[in-house]
Parts: sequence; C-alpha cells; structure tokens
Amino acid sequence: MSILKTIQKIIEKVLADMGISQSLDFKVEVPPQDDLGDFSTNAAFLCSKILRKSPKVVADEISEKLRQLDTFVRVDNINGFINMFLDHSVYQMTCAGIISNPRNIGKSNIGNGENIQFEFVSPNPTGPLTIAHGRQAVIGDVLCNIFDESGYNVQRELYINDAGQQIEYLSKSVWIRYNELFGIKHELPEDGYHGEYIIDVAKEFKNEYGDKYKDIWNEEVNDFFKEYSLKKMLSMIKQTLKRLGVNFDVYFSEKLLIKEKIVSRILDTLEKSDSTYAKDDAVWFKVSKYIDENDKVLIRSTDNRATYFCDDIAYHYYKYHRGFTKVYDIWGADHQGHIPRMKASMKALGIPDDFFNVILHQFVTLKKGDEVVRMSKRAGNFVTLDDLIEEVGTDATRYFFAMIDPDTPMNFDLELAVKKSSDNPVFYVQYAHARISSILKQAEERKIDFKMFEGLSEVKEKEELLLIKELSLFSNVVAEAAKNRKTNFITTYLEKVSSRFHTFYTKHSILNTDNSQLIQARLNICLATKIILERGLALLGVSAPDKM
RNA sequence: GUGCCUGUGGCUCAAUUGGAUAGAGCAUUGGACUGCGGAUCCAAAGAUUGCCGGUUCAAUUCCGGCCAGGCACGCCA
Repeated sequence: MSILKTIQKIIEKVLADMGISQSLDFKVEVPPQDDLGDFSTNAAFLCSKILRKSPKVVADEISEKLRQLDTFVRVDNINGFINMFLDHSVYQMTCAGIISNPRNIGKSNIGNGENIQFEFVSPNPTGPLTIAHGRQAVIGDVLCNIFDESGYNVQRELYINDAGQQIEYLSKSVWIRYNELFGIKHELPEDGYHGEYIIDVAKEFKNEYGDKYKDIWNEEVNDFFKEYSLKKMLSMIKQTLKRLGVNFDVYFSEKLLIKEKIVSRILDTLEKSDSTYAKDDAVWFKVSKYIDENDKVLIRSTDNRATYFCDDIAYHYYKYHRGFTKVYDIWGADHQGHIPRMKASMKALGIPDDFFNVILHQFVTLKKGDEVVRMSKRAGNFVTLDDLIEEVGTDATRYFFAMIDPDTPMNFDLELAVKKSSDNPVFYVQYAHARISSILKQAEERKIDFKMFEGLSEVKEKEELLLIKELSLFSNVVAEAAKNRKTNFITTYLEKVSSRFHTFYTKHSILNTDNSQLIQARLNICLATKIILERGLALLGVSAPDKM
C-alpha cells in the first residue's frame, strides 16, 4: 500500500474514534513547502462543521491523537492544516517496495475490470492525418495506457468514415489525376481533393493497371477507384499511426453499420419512443424533446441516405450492444456542438447517461521560434502529422501532445521540441534516466557488487528522502490521471521526479564515498528512480534511453 | 445573437478539482565541478490569477454580470 493510502486509513480511524460516523472526503497531500511536513491533511476543516468547533480546535484534537501513534515522529498543525513527519524507515521501505515490484508499481484496480472503449483519430480516409489528429492520437493512446494501468479493460478503436459522400469525391479526384497522366483534362471539382498525394495515388494506379480505365467513367469504374483509393489512404494512415506508436485494436468500418442494418434498427427504436417524425420528405429526430435545441435530420430527402448524425447514433448504439459500460470519444473542439444532441439520442434509445462521454481537445498551432507556421488544407502548405514526426521525432511529438491539457489551445514549438537541453522537458526527463543508467553501468565497471535492498537503513539525507517521497506518489498520480483523464499529470510528475533526482545527484556522491553501505543505499535509490521513470515514460509511449 | 472552451510574472505551461506564502521551465541577474554524464544544480528578481460583485473558515477553482480571444450553431462530416 502506498504511503498516502496508509496515512488516509490512519486518519479515517482517528476520525471514527472521535465519533465522526460519516465518511468524509478529506485529502492527504504533500504540503506546498517541503519543510512544512512530509504529508498533510485538510481533515480538520471538514470535521469542524460536524463537530461545530473551529478548524483550529479540531486540528489540535486530531493532531494529539496522531502523536500517540508511532507512525509519526512529529505532528504539527498550522491554521487548521495538520502536517505529519514520518520516520525515515517508511521511506526506506518504500524504496525497497518499488524495487521488489517494478512491473506493478503504478497499477491499481480502480477500474475493476470494467469494459470501456476509447475511440479516437477516426479520420475521413481521404488524405493524410493532420497535426490535430496527432494530438488526438496521443491523448487517446496515453489515456488508454493510463486506464489500462488502473485496472480497466480498454479497447482502442478507430472509426473509418468510408461510406459517405467524401469517398465519392476521393475516387473521382484520383480518376481525374489518373487521366491527366495521359494528357486528358477533366475539371477537378471544388469539392474534390486537390492535394499532391492524390497524384501519387494516381501514378501508382497507372503503374498497376496501365491505361485500362483511361477516359472511362461509370458506376463500375467508380467502385473500383473507390476501393483502390480507400485501400491506399488507409495504408497511409496506418503507417503514420505506426510511426507515432499508436496501435488500434479495432478499425471499425462505417460500411459495417449498413451491412448489419444497425441504422434501420435505431430508426425503429427511435420511432417507438416517439422521437422521430417525417417532414419535407426527410426523417427528423426530435432533439427538442430532450434538450433545448433544434431537431435534426436523420434521413435526407435528397438521396434517402442516413446523415452523419444518424450514422453516429447507430454507431454508438452498436457500441453499447457490444458490451461496453462506458465509451470515450476524443473529438476536436469543432465537434463540440455535436455532443448535446448525441446525448439526447442516447437517452431516446434508453442508454444510460454515463455511457457516452466525449473528451474535447482544442486546436494546435505550430510555431517555429516566434513564427507561426500556417496550416491550410490547400495543397502545398499544409503540414501533415508525418511532417511533424519527421521534423521532431516520435518521442518529442508524443511528449509534447501529452504534456498540454486538452482544454488548452496548444502552441507546438518545433524549435523547442528538438533542443537538446533542459528547456526541452522530453530531454530533461530522458536525461535523468540516461544519467542513472550511466551510473549503474559505472558501478559495474568499478566492480561494485550491487545488492538490491542493501544499505537502505543508511538513507537519511533530505534530498534522498524527498526523492523517495516523490517516487512513492507514482501510483497515486496514475490513478488521478485516470480519474481526471489528464495525460499531463504524468508529464508534470516525471519532470518533478527528474528534478528531485538531479538535485539529489548534485548534492550527494553516489559511488564516490568510502561507506560501502551508503553506496549500496544510493544505488538502490537510483534503481527505484529508474524504474519509476521507465514506467512513467512507458505510459506516455516515450522511450527511456540508456545513452543519449 | 445563443452554446462550449480559454484568459495566470515578458514567453510557454502547472496548480492533486474549494486549501496554506499561486508553482515550474525559458528569458534576465549572480553563483557551483582536478571525482558518478555541467545535456546538471543553487540562488535572486519578476503576479492585484482579464474586470466587478457574490457564496464561506478558505476562491485561480463554484455562482452572477461585464471585457477579450478561439470554436460551433447545415438534409457537411
């Protein structure tokens, strides 16, 4: 059990002894200044209302009881905050605990094996992935890692929008470029795809099929071009995701919804709950029955096909019946207006309110120093996710996207991301890891017989204790990250650990002392730190290099 | 106009979701190695948390009203 949890339990017991029967949501935390105490709690504030006494008086009472326990060497209270100091042995044991169980150190079971799904990236398969997809991919992938670590049964899914109008434009665009290769000019429609990559696909097509489809356009040809272009686009997208280190469990095709007749099923269900009506030759969903918004079309009058909204309802209905208790969709901020009506539709289908969840992220601006790099969908000057990975590497791409709160509009500084100095948080953390690796190797070269768990009773310096205390918080940080769905909790934490380590390293010699037990102790601290850094970086999908 | 997001030292971001003297990094200034990676560390200076009210032991956080920026308000996705 982590130190935090142990203290929590102790305080719970003390409160019970004081006659407080209800469970209070008090916190055990690290005080804002190191010298205030090792850990602190706000329990007195919460009790003061129940006991009808001032926080200060309650804090005195609680502190007095805590002092009687031998867990604490000292208990202070200031302005109602109770600050506790622990015996060094607690940290010595914590360090040993990390080393003895490296694989499970961040794991918890708050998820209790619950089946959940994250759906993200879900592109139109009509072009390369963009920077925004990159942010989404990283947020999604890292959250999956975090939830996985927290005891959830997580599935990663990407939805392929491969049945709509956009695919028609794609196929036509490729066909037109293909014909251009034979000198045959057709007007590329405004709605078509103008990017360079379309020409590449056309060239590949020509290499495979020659002039077989030159200047021939009918339904059959269209289908053929559709299938071909779609395959190319998907393999391009998958390749980019692979470079980014993101792997999906399921690639879900929109076509499957049609094949399985899910759309007609939900239309029936919605009709039964009196949530639809016909008007102007279209079928509408009564959004206004559930929330204060306008009704939306489900089936278009123009071609009798389902709208995006309708497909999305069907898709999420299907997800529900696939057995997930919760799904999380990660969407760009431009889809925010879609959320309330989706929630309304879930309600209409009788799906529990907490099933459908959306994590929104704000947009990304690229910066090179002070200069803003403009992105636009027009061919030529639009920066793809591939371009970004090419420029700064997978590690920096992932770390940077993970370190910014999804709600914050992000400035991605290309110059900073490739810097090899402490300005760059990726390098700062990775450097700490590499430094430790180097020390451990050095110990080996000096023929020091490193023994795990040995010498830990020598641990008593402030910098050692602060470092271990930080390490002890890891499992808690992972759990909080899951609860709050914040990937940046992990990056912030790793930077803190790295900083604590560098401070410890600078102040205390690890290998160059004549106390062999102390050398053992400090090597153990190094190993524990290395384990935590590795585990944390693994959650981010960022490498932990031994050399840089 | 309506809804959502954002506003924190010169810059980029935090703040354990209502807690203590609002924290880091960059930039600025001044320091620290004849030993394990100086790609590091220590310190100084720099903030009326956009503005005004409210709620309470306590507000960057919650509520109301303004101001500024972004996004969305289609039989597009």
